[in-house]
Amino acid sequence: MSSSAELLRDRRLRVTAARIAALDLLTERSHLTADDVAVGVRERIGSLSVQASYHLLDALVSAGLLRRVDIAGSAVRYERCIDDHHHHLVCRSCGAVTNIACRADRGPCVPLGDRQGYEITEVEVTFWGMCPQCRTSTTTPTNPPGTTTRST
Amino acid sequence: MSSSAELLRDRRLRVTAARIAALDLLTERSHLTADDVAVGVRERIGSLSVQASYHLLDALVSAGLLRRVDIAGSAVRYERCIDDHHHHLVCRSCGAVTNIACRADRGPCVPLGDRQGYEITEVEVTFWGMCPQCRTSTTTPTNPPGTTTRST
DNA sequence: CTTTTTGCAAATGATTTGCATTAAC
DNA sequence: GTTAATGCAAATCATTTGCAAAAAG
Repeated sequence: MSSSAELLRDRRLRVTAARIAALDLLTERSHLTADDVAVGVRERIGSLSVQASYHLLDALVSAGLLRRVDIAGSAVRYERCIDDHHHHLVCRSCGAVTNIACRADRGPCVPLGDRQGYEITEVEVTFWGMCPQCRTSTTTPTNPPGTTTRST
Repeated sequence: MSSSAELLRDRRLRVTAARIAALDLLTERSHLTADDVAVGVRERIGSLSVQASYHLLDALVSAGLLRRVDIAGSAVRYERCIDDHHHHLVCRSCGAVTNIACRADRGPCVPLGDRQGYEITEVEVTFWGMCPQCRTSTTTPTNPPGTTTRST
């Protein structure tokens, strides 16, 4: 269990307060947008612009410390790279994102390697549904994907 | 095999030249962006604004004639709704999108239903790799995803 | 003739880029 | 001292929205 500073040093990245705060934040809460990270880091160390947040997150993704999570209809989210194999479950109504374990009990859940002449290296799986809260409540959705952003 | 006009009539949608042209276009070439569709329809019937293209595509998606294809790092793409079960294979280098058959030989490839309290209704699977051309060529990538757009 | 669709312009939101300033090494 | 990271402003791109004009039923 390395500290954020150690992780940065190991990857030969400069150890800055913003990076430490971002890594700490993403260890506590996952699937944050660049804007979420800017806000969270600001709470911890006083300041970070949204643009700096993008830049910082890019660096950490390149270094292999973070992974991008692309959910249709939402801004790009980021998560810590951990070695479990999981996919994402997204609520159609409120946009909540949670991890969902990959059912690798029947062999690898996805066939990598060669297909159709492509060299396949990664697979992204997104499950869509309704979260427990949204299933029971009739109240207005909190933050439905596609309303706050375009879809990508 | 219904004509595009018939499909529209069946769904109680107004039959316009733009919609027919868009459906025809997406029958020939799949995975087109709203901009691609605007350009293609213009070639066929003379004019269509990009905004009208978005609007038109939304209507056809709502009617169940088209499906959105969300690829990280690319604008939203559209494909005809056909009843085969396929996923998408995307080239990291040139951004090409092709269909890939779902291997449902071991039962449904994805477990829908109840999990973690969620009612899961859909799954999106995206395979990433290098297409045959990009694997062999050392030339500049044509249209790498993430360069022309944000991510999505 | 009524309603929906299209054209056009402007607004929005996510993301990127360029340059000056500041902090890490 | 060098080099890389941050702040700030402006630019870009995909997408949405509002309203008037044109076309479909």
